[in-house]
Amino acid sequence: MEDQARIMQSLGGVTLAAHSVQGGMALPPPHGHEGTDGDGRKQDIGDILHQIMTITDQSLDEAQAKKHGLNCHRMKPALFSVLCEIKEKTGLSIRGAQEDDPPDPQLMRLDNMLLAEGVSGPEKGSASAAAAAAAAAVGGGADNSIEHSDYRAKLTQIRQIYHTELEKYEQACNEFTTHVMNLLREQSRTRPISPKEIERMVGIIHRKFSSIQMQLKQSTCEAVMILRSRFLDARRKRRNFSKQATEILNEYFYSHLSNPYPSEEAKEELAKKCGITVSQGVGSTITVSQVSNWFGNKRIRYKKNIGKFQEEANLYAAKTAVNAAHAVAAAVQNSQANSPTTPNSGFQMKDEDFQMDATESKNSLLSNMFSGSSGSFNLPNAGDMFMSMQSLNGASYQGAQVGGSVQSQGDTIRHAISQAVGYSDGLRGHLYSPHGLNVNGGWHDAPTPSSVTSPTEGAGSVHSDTSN
DNA sequence: CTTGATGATTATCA
DNA sequence: TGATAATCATCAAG
Repeated sequence: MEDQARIMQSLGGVTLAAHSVQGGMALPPPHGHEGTDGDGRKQDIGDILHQIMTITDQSLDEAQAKKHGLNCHRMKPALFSVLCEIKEKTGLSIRGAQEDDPPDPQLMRLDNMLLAEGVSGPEKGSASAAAAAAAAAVGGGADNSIEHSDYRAKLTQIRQIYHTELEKYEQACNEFTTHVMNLLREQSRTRPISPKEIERMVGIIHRKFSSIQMQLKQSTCEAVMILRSRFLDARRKRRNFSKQATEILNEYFYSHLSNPYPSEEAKEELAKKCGITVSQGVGSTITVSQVSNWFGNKRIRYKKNIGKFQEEANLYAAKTAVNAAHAVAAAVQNSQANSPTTPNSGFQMKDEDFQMDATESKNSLLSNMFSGSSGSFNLPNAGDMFMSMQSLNGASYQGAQVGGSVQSQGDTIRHAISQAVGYSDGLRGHLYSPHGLNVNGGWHDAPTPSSVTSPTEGAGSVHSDTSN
């Protein structure tokens, strides 16, 4: 036994220590002092480093000669097989002691988070980012804000860095593993190294590298969290819509008061409209979800306090009416002035119970509309209704009319028509639909008469037909 | 600083 | 899944 130990020691002195495969990455104590884990091992490494630093050509030659001598020793094969046996046994005992590392819960957490954030996993992040970028390039996609795409871009950046680093680590790990394996294979000619040992060594290397990877994952997670807090949570930071945007939304709301539930297309249309007007000023766009939020808030707040919104309602009702009237008037003029071949000639609003003659006067149209506006929803009490009527025919009507004409004064005929067309549905609903707020304060769920809100409502539903 | 307005979020429901 | 109701958080005026 002592002989074996001596031989082993001498072998170890020449090359990598034979124990090294058992003791982890750190090399073993060459002099038998058992450094348990921390300081002892460090000291060992220091010793070895010192030895390496003091290696000279002469000592190398000596070692080689020694090695050669041992290899040529006549007892070598027999001793080698004994060594192998011993190693096998110790290897088994060590294997029993070394537990298979369970999946690190923290690593799992990190992995899950990275997966959830779209940093790791399939190329979902970059793909959607590309999609967002494409949508932005197309010209203001429906549901992407600048901030969102910005966030996406940053996330993609993090993702890219993460993947490059990960790949780098992986590559380094593989290279190192191959290197160590080659080294061990090389050494297996001079000392007994079982495949299991190599496997274990590889495992150790992988663990080391995975701990480095964990650091990478951790810092990636941190980066994502910071990004989140800076971008997504900033969504909560409220910015008021511009005056024009609010105006547009209000116009739609009050002209569709009987059924203020814009369809998806209508929302998109509104978002676009608001975005266009806003982009001339502040430069932020309004998304469909923001339009949805706005309508959700508006509906609930209107319903809660109709009285408070009455003036606003009247104003916008009047404004829409004036706009529509202008449109109609313009169309009428158009039809009279232009040749009958003009597409817009003889503009008529179509509805089974609403046939408006093109020659009808603007005043009667207005009064019709106003009387209709208060009837478009069932007000909780008659007093409100009366007030509504009063204000419509009274002071606020004047103001509204002024507002309306100011708005439409600079408008071209085309704009007026588009306005009317855009809200023609609402006007019809506004004027003649008996549906609206019920006594309980809820809007009737269904726009019962198909004429009130056609399913394909929107700017496209233009009925400027001469024949009917 | 207070307060009302308002955009966004969340829980709940049909 | 979309609507509602409640609530949060911020803006903006006074």
